[in-house]
Amino acid sequence: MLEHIVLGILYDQPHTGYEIKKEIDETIGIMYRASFGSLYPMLKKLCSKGLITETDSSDTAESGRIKKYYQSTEKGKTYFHTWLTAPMEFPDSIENQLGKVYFFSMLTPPERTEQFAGYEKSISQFRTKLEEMHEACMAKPDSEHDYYHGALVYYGQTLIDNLTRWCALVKKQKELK
Amino acid sequence: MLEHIVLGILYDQPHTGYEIKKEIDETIGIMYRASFGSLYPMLKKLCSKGLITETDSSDTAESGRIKKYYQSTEKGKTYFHTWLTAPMEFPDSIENQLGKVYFFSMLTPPERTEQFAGYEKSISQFRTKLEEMHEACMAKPDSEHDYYHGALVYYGQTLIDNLTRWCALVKKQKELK
DNA sequence: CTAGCCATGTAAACGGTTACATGATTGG
DNA sequence: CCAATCATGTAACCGTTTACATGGCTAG
Repeated sequence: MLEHIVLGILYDQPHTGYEIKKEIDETIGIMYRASFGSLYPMLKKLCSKGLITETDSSDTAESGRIKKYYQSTEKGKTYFHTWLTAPMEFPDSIENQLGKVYFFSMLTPPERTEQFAGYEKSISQFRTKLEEMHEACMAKPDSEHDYYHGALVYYGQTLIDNLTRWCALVKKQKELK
Repeated sequence: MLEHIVLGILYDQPHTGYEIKKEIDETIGIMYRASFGSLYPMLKKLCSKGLITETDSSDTAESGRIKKYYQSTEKGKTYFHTWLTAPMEFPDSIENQLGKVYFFSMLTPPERTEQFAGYEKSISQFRTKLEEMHEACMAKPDSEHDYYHGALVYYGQTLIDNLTRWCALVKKQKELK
């Protein structure tokens, strides 16, 4: 996840590690929490993979302060776009699924339409699965323990229904309030 | 998480590792997916911590087949109960939060009431936080990118509202359909 | 007899957190 | 001058996944 978020943030503007962290905290932070302990090693890793490049601020003589700017390479952009257009599917976590939506402005309208269509299909398939589970639960509705098991499955259903409604709104770029 | 699930399953009945895996897959599987690669080492770990004990089936001369039954010790039960009554709070993931609810039949009615009360308080606090975020988003509603950022925050709000409704139902042990 | 389930495990890797360590810059 | 924020990093650890490895039991 972090890998893709970083590439997304660096897509058209260079950032320092510190700036990336701040950006994440203030935006997708609801879905994904980053820590310096994972971020800095990730930047090194992406460099060694050739997906981003590092520019030391001392090179550009900006100031005496050591500051490292990272920017995406063409390879990194391609890699990111491949991820962004790849299907969003269950049972991947909602956080991972919606983390992708955060970058949907980087898709062309047709790509976006296709992503939503695939996602909605995947959601409805999962809903069917949950209905089967719910029936299986109802088949033995005796103990208190079974009640709470049923409650979890029921939660899953309400979550899916909520996600479906949300999807329909966002897809049409309607005002959200 | 796995630690607590295992202790919950072993609370009043001995199980083999394989049986525990099956039990998880068929019940809390919606919230937490277990793999043998994490389960078997966890059983060893809980043994060495004195929270569970191992009984080899060959000891009881059941058959030639090697089968290891695990059961919770008193220490393990106390440990589990401590976890179960500990506050459920954000920003812990929904999966972790609701995974606890699966074991709510093991709480006394007053304990359960208190858990729900604390949880509902925690939910409403988080809702307030999201409202602040939503306002901050609305303050700069220009670009497409901001739209999708707002969509994530909005999803958070609908998730919280859905969770609130679910909580109210489950708390009263109403029929869920 | 063989496919599928029962049953136990290990090793390497992954993705991440937490705590630690250092030090420059800026604003009140 | 001091606190907060900017800025970069490392080391130890954690929980987990994936793939591998082995083999017994059972029903068709």
